[in-house]
Amino acid sequence: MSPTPRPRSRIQQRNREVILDAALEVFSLHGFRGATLDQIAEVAGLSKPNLLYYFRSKEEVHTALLTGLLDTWLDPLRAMNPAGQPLQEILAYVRRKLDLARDFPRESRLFANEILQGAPRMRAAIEGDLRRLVEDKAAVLTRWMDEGRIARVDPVHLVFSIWALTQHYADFEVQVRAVLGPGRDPISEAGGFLETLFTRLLTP
Amino acid sequence: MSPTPRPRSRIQQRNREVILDAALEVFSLHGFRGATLDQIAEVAGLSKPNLLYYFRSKEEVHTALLTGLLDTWLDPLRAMNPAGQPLQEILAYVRRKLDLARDFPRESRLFANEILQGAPRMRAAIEGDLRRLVEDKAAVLTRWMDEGRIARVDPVHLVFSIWALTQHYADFEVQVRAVLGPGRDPISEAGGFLETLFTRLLTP
DNA sequence: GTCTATACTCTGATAGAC
DNA sequence: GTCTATCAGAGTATAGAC
Repeated sequence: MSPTPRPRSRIQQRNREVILDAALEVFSLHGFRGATLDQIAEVAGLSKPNLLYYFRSKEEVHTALLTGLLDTWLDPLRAMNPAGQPLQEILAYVRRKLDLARDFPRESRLFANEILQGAPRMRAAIEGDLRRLVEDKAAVLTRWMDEGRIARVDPVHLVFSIWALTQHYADFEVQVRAVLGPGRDPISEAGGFLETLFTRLLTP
Repeated sequence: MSPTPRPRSRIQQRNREVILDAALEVFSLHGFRGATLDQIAEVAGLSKPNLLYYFRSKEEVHTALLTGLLDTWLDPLRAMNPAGQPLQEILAYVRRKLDLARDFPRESRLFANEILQGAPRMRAAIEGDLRRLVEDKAAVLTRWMDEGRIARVDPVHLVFSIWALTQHYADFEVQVRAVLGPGRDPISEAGGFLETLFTRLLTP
């Protein structure tokens, strides 16, 4: 499916990583249009022309970041096992999604920026892969509800609620920290809160 | 507190409104840096110099939009009545917040952009007014819990959860619609779902 | 592979005619 | 109040030396 990647030297591999990390930093803060190659090059510690030696254009850097991001983002949902214990599977999904928010907040914000701006570079993936996966898992949830193993709620909105509640801690981190004050661990606290929330919502 | 606004003619008043509406459209989609005066002027149906006749700079347009936005955004929380029925007050708050997401999605996205980018122009307000209001209302929620009138959960994370769940439908509207497909009314459906969610979470 | 220099376009803002 | 013309600076991208 994907084209065989051209072999790259160690230094090429290394520099591409450095650039992508810098680009993630800048794009996630300013969005595609608000980000500049100057900023990315500075964060990466390279000159702008050198950056453009590794990626032909700003667009190409951005695309490289988005490619694969959706997969990473959806993996926790994919991992929800139809054969498992319903409530445990859902709580484990929430836990994994919260781990992503803690470990990859920049990726979360990059994704949020993309959606907020109308998903100009991700629309197809969202209307395709993402939608199909949610429909697939919604069917699993509905079956669990039919079997009386979890309480009945709209399964798609249940998935939305998990996304909203977990990603909020990465995307609105500034606000969360401002309200909670220093010396607290928002995501750790959220873990307990969300476990309570979904347990009470879904216990039959 | 606020300076007396200079008297303005009808046409001035009108054009300022047209510009601010256009700016809301553009800023909410691209963020401050990603938006251009050309775009705003085009949406407003004015020339760029004419736009700059009404606002001295891009920054001033943006500031005019943010000023007052936080107040509008927090009003539903302010309206939560400490003397009311706890669960009804909380559900009414959720309802009002969801109404905002339906009626003012661009304002929601403008706010989301600002926070996502580290709140460079709203930090003070967030660490001041917003934080104090949440602390105030958290105290009310805690009292309700102490009195056994709602179940005990972390009050601040409860507020976060209301923000996350309601704003999600405005900020991630593209994704929500892509998953639900056409011919559905996401926010109307969310109303029922969220009422169930918070009722089950908070019923003692 | 990396740099300096530079071409060219976009963007925010101003001048000045009407 | 509104427009055309224009400027200075920022921004993407390329050329070409090393």
